[in-house]
Amino acid sequence: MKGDVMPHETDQIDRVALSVDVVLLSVVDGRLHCLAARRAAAPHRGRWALPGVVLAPGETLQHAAARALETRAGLRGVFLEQLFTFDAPGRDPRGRTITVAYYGLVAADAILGELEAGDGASEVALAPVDVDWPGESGGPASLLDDSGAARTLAFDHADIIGLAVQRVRGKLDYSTIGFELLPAAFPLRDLQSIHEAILGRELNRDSFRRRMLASGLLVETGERERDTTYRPAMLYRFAAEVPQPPTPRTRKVRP
Amino acid sequence: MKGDVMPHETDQIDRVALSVDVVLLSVVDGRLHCLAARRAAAPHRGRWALPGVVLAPGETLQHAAARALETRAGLRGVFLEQLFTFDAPGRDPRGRTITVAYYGLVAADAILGELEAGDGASEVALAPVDVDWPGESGGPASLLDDSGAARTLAFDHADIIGLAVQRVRGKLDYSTIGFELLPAAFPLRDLQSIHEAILGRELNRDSFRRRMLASGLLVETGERERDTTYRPAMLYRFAAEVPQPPTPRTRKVRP
DNA sequence: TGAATAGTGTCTATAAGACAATATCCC
DNA sequence: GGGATATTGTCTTATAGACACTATTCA
Repeated sequence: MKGDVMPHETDQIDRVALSVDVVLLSVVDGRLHCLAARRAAAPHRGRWALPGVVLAPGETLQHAAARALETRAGLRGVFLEQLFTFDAPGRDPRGRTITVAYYGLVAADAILGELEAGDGASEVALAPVDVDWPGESGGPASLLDDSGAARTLAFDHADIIGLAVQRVRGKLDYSTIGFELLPAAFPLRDLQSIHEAILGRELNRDSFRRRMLASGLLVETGERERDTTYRPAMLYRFAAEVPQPPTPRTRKVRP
Repeated sequence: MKGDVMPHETDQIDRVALSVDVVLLSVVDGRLHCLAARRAAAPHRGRWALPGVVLAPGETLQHAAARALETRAGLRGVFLEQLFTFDAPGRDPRGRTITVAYYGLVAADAILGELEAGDGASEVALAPVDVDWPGESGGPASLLDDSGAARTLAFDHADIIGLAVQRVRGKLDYSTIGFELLPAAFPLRDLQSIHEAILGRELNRDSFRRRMLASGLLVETGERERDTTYRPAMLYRFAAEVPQPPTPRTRKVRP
């Protein structure tokens, strides 16, 4: 190969048609939920599936993901980020299909007006997410029904949801996606509850508080909770401006 | 939307044709390098581009990525992982194209037999990678020529390489991808050098050694370096079996 | 006053940075 | 022996976990 010319082979490229599926996550009552709908047509009729659309000509993937949420659930302005492109040959019994998966995060109070959470009778619902794998190992996820049993998922959507959970877990610590799941003002307890629901484990209250307050990402609103039966907590909001990232120390001389 | 049926719209899906581009990274002489080739045809003739192929009918994306490396550089068995799908409308002047980017990691001694590293005269080369952004902010990357000037990159390949670097940086600490860049047996110093080249900053020698030895990922080979002009270091190999992940502590009772 | 949670202060355990001392190799 | 790097051990500092104590709200 040495010295060969290496032409870029995308010189003659076909028009592509792709689908986009969205894993919309929200935390309701301290539990992680995912938007899904029962399929009305074959294949996998009656199984639960993620909202998805076929990519329209000239449409960006990001736009298609937003369109899927707006068309299916009436949601606009939701945080959306690309997750992974799934292309396993047997993933669709009708033939080879490739889907670009996105994940979205939305505050519970912004979606509960549009849908009934966990309503097993409805054909579009937020269903509790259950992952079997511990830690960071990854794997497929299940969506539960009212009785706590796993709903049967269509296609490879169990894998897609599982990867979305894994991705969000990984980004929770070093990004600000956690705030997408909360209203504009929130007490620290709710922020911790969101983190615990996503991570699937309890967090230390003291160090969580310390870490969050030290991150510089929170600003006191001056407001406090209302109508509590206990001491009302300070409400915080997300600080849009990111503080300077702490550069890791390296070989500094001791004073 | 309540109660609506939400059919999965991928019921009628077109055949798709996609391209796959590969960011092949290696660390040569303590510097991060990326495989690239000069384009021989328009558009962007003469600019440097990532090796890529058009997805063949029935071919998986992963296979296409491996094929790109084998066809272009004679490399087989390289570690490859999906990076991101790029679909910006203007990314290819010939029209709308979508490419699924992969990144690959290979040990320098496994690729230097196939290519001349940094040889500016060759049309296929490993070029040093330069990123302008500090920390984890992300952004485009440059490939340098022998004089240290930035080679002009075709399409959005600067963005693709930049994202690959960012991804590898992020996964270095919690995955085992670093070992892909080393031969079977290696001294700790080389492992640290690899990490520093990827992260773009120096690491503390003492804590790096402690962390690596405590990770359980390293096994002493019993062999030592040869032909050194200094005390030869112990050679380690990557322990295939992953030790039990350390579960984060939470509210354990103090003894 | 009591229940319940917010918020603060302190102690401990762990991991990382900084140094120093010793060990081995080749010349 | 001298130069160079490996390897080990100790001290310091930063952060997280654990606990205790005070504060504030409503019933």
